[in-house]
Amino acid sequence: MQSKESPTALKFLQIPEEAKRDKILNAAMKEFRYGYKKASTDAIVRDAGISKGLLFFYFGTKQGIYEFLLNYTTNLMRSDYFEMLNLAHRDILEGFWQMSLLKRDICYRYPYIYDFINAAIIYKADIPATEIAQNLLSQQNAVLSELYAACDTSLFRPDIDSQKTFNLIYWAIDAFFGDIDSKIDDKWNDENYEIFLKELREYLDICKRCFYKN
Amino acid sequence: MQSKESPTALKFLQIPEEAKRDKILNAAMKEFRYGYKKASTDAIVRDAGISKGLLFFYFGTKQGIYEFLLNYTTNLMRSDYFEMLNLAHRDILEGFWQMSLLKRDICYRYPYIYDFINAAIIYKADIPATEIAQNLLSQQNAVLSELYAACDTSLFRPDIDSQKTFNLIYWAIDAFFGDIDSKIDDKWNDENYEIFLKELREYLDICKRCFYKN
Amino acid sequence: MQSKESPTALKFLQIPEEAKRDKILNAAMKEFRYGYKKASTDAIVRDAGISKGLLFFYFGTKQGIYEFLLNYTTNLMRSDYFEMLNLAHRDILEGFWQMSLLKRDICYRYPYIYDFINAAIIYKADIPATEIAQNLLSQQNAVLSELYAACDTSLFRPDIDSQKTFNLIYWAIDAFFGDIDSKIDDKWNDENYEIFLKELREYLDICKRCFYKN
Amino acid sequence: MQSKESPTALKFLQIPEEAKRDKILNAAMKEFRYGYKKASTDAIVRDAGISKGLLFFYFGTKQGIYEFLLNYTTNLMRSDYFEMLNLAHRDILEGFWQMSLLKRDICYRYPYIYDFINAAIIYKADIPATEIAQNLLSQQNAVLSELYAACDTSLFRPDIDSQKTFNLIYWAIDAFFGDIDSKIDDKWNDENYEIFLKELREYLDICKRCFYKN
DNA sequence: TATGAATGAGAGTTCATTCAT
DNA sequence: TATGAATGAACTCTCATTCAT
Repeated sequence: MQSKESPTALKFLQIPEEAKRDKILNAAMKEFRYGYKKASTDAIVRDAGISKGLLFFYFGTKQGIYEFLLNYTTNLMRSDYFEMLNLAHRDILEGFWQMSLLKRDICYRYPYIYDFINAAIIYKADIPATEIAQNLLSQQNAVLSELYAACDTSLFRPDIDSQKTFNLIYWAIDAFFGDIDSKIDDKWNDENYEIFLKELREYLDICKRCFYKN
Repeated sequence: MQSKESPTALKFLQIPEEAKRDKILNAAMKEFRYGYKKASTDAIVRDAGISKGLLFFYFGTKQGIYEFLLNYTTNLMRSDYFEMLNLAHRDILEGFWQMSLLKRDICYRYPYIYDFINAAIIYKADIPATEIAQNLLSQQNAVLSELYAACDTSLFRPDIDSQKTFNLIYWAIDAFFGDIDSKIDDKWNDENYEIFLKELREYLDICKRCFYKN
Repeated sequence: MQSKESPTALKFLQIPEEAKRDKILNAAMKEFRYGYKKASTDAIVRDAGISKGLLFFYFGTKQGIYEFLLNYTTNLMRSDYFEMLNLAHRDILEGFWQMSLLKRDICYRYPYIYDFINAAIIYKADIPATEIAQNLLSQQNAVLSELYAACDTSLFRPDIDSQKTFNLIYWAIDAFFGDIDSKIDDKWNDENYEIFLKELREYLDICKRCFYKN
Repeated sequence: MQSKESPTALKFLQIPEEAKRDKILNAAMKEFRYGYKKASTDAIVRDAGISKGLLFFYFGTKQGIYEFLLNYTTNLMRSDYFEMLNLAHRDILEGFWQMSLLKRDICYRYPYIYDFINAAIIYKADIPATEIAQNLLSQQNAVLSELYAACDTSLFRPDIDSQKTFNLIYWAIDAFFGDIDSKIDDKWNDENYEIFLKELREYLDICKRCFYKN
């Protein structure tokens, strides 16, 4: 009982209007943001304003929707986000700052993308497409490794382990993002974002002051 | 023949054998560890070795089981964990260290308790009992506030915001715990724990060196 | 996505009341008598007087119901029908006569069993459990071979091929049975059966007169 | 813009190219060869190389396709097959022989026509257009009556009932045809046909020897 | 207390049919 | 004519919940 539709969801990609595609993607991300099982295909079609049949015409199965979303967001993060960072400042704190600015653009287009991706990583046992989710996680780890390799660790204080320090910074920033995110009921917007950036700058300053030389 | 949903699960608490109670609790935590919707009552009764009818005799509804578990673990954390910390060192880094030692004891008795609690916090929208989950979160926030109030912030460097520094430390430690947890397939055991404690000590040392005076 | 319930439908066989089991079996045979796809599980539960859930509790899937029915009827035919013929007269015409009497008993208990089995053989492309249907067909062929081996072909006229003659008789009898069956709207009953037997006797007489010596 | 269900499928008959009409007819017969419910309109359009919309433009509904096919094949059988027999030998065995030769020509043009017609007769309860299926059956019965009326029963042995003998022969021949048909996986071809005719001749010989005078 | 067969609303999925192009 | 994306009613199947025993 394999999925009949190709995992590339050809029919969906052939939709000419980008707005319609994004409406469906956003509806799906919103619904899958709390895991696979909880998500209702009824809710997706209601939110996307399409019929039940059409959703399955595009993606074949509920799992097909999920797998497509996983691949789509993974690729999006890689192309629109991580790859933009290749040129990043070797100062990791500046790197994180740049990342946060890029996040804003993605969140405007896909307001639930971070909830969705986090759910895919955290709720891993609830996900049917284990290897895809695994891949997502390993890509994310690979990006972290790349970031670490690219960053100039000579900026750190010499008396502390640089890998561990890098981890501490990443975890703190990530948790801060999650903390803000959990306080936002529905979606990111301009106002949310300004608050986030302002506070983030303060946290980065503390890090600079404490973890960097001088 | 009282009201169906007794959030206190009186009948359950009247079970004389603690071993039987714990077997049911562990089966339920294990099953709810990936969220509410995903959990199957069939799996719980299979794991707990009791009948379907008996489970519902004790807790009334699936939601009843979940709510009870949420209250039970919250209270347990408060009594066996946070309250032990009230007497804790005012040095917050030592406080986190003590917390980690206490965790071990709880994990031995309820190996899935952290998975369960984390799921309850992270997957909050998947929880039917919104107010309880909210309560859990606010209790956790309250504990953090208490911790902050209790800790001696004069140990911190004077040139950084102490609340934010506290947050940074907490987030980093918490993310480190989650990172370790995600690498463990099934349960915590002795070996896992030793590795965790050793690395934790190293991270705490970095924090001390960077965030504390001198 | 294998069938979860064992193909032996253990739960169903554990029903203590034979009447209830037969009611379900008859409802299922009636519904599957025109092929697999056409059959509606709704119609089965309506006819059997049980709930939707219970049917799937017993058999797991629609295919599970069908496979069980195929096995059940195959075994029934073998034990209650073909095996009774092992002692049969070596005169094949008397053998067919005995078979027809035995059919009566089975048809009383399971009025749609012949429609069901014929459908399983004829509509073979509509059946999901190909190997079981194939097995049914090969069992039926095996029984025909046994019948042929057991019958005293020296009773036939010496100037005709005995295997082909056997086939001619079998086909004619079988088509006659089908012809009668198609004229009966709903079920076999006493009256139908008497008419059938009377006419069958006449056809067998013609065969005896024409195909046998003398 | 006339009534949706035109049982005459006027639009279809107006297609100028016979090849295109036959391609659609063959695709439909192939798909309906295992009954009405099982048939997929998607498979028909795929096989016929036309669009979904066009198929429904021609026939209105799935039932419309089926009814047209039923009428079309019935008329075809009557004009190209049974009517050719009106002039047939009064020797019924020769008549059946001639019939078999005519079948070949029809099967070449419409390889699935026998499967389709047999399905229509056997699966009669699966057919939505009851009256048409009934009509098909009664037409077939009428033809059989005509055949019987036309045949010279004085060729039969005087000590057997001539109607019943006629039936026996017809049933046997028909079952033999079905037996061969079931052994053919896909379509009739030259080779199949030669084997069929050779064996048929042998069966007809046995009938002649046994049922005819002398 | 304890059981597990029985229920039925709701979920994911299919497919004949329509209609804007 | 011809297309195929779009629809929604109907289907199979699930599972929290009940209740006779």
